[in-house]
Amino acid sequence: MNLTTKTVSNVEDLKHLVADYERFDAFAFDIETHANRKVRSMDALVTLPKGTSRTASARCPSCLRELPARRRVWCSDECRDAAKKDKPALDIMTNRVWSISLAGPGRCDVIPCGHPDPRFQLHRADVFAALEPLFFSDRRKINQNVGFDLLSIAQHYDGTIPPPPYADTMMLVFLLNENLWEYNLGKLSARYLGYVYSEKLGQEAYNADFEKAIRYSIIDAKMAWMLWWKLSPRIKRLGGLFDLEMDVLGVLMQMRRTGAYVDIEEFRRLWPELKRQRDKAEATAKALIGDDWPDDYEINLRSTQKLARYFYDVKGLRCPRLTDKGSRSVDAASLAVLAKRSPVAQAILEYREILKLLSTYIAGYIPHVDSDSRIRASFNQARAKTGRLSCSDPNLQNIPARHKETFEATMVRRLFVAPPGMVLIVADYSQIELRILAHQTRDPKLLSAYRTGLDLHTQTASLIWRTALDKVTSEQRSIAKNCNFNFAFEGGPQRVMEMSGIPKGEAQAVYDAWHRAYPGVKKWAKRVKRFCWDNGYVETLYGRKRRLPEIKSADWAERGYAERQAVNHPIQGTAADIAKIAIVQVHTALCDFTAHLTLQVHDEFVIEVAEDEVGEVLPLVQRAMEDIKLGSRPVLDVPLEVNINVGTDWAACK
DNA sequence: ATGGGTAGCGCG
DNA sequence: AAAGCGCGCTACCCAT
Repeated sequence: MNLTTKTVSNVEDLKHLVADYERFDAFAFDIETHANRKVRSMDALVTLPKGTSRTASARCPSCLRELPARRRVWCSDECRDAAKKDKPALDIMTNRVWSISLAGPGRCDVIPCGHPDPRFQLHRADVFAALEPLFFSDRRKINQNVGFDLLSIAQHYDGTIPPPPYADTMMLVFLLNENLWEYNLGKLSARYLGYVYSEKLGQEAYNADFEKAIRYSIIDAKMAWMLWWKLSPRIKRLGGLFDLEMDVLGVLMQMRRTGAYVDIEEFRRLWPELKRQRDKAEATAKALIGDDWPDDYEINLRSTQKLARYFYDVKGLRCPRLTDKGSRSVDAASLAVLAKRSPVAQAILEYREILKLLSTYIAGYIPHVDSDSRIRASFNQARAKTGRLSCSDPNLQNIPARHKETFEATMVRRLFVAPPGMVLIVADYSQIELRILAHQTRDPKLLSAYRTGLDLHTQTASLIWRTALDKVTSEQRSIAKNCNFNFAFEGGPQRVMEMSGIPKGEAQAVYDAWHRAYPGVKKWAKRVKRFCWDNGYVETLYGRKRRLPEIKSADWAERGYAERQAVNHPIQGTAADIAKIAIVQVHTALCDFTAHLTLQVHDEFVIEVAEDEVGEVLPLVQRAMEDIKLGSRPVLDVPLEVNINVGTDWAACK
């Protein structure tokens, strides 16, 4: 297919172009942007000490953060990359559009509107005004990673995101084949259209000369259109999943524009405080090491290699475990063993805890906080092969939640607060994966536990040790809980032994007892593996496929891995499907209120809501999450249960 | 300087 | 290579 390409450079042509595209019921588009970091940067939040000029002080030019001692130009690789690409964290709130491309049946057009070239170009504002009837219509808007472009466009329409229907070519391809290594447009074009082109210019198109920049900026719209033209007929194979994903996309765009509100003052206060604690922990460890450290290499508590040499060569301790690649492990589990003989190991453990908190969650998050005290992370739809969302820049799905012995690790969660006049709602599914397991396996005792509202972990304990339900100790329940989460997904006795600290023989007995109690689980796992071997894939209740060709591998290790993935996918993937349906329903339920979804952590939703509306919103959210249908019937044969809490910060909603 | 691999670790 | 699965980020280390 050859598309006629035109460059629009006057108002008259633009009018005609819009009139032409109004005849189509779908069109592809792509925008080119360059960064305008000033607006987003921490500038507004950083108060420089009096008398220090910005150029004179050692600050990262990207985020204006004070430079760590060892860094010379940028504070982190991220900032270095950001500066180089001129695309700092692909910021949807401040990017400047310099070119808009459109593509439809038989044609594609490019509208330059802000490339630095001196020749005449239309004004951005005029272009967006002219295009409004296209973007704000029921025409399908097609693009690769369409959410990013729609969000960048929203700036020019008072923050209003263009309405559905949408079509994301990346998402479509991901549903059709989740095993490709990369999903950028260059790879997809080569694979599905046989069209190979260089994407190299992408980063510097803005700075390239005009003709080159224009030629480049039309490619993406053109390729997206052709991919859609080629692949959209396959949507009907996907059983509604593509439509679901596009609904989810609408929610994710809203979430990203809203962002998660944080207490930036507390972040900035905690930063030096944790640095002091880290330095103290480091000094403690180094004091314990004393003269034991050989002279021939520098001491570095963060170096796994050097720690291994210290513990296993210098101190001659026995190495508890090797890493995947065969080096001597010094991970937390190993250090816990070493700690019985060496106080240094304990000191390293404590140092690591504080360092993790500091570097990942405090220092790591601060550059991501926008000037309105919100973090706008990216929730990604086309990453996790089970269909889960993932989160990046920064990842807000792995913030510490569990209590540590040494100190309060939930402190970061406490910094995610309700904005003034609002409160947070945190709603999470109770044991959703085990409920799906019950449904899938049809195991009688799993089903009955959930149907009668019995505590599953307690029931498991009573079945394993043959005791009455009311005689189960909290320790037994805790071990039983570990069993439920491990054995359900092909876990062996080894792991539970480690986690619960029970001897090997007993762990084996527990393993056997568990599978005697729930015989449906092993039988089901066997069926799933067999299905996967016969068909080359497994799928969720909603038909989300996971292709696993390695299931037939002759290599037992590789095959074993595929088998565990096969058993896991129908569980984790169905939970992901349910969460995606739920997030759309919750979002719909919230639209009449001053309320926004801000975070999703797999089975947990965080919502901010006006104080005076919380009473009304709570039951709606709960219903939206519990009432999940497959066709016209409830998706599971056991009830879905949602815990829901209200508070002023995330940690308080427990 | 920059990029890739490895180890480790946070979450569900 | 690998005996729960699924992610993303930080730091180190070594090669270019």
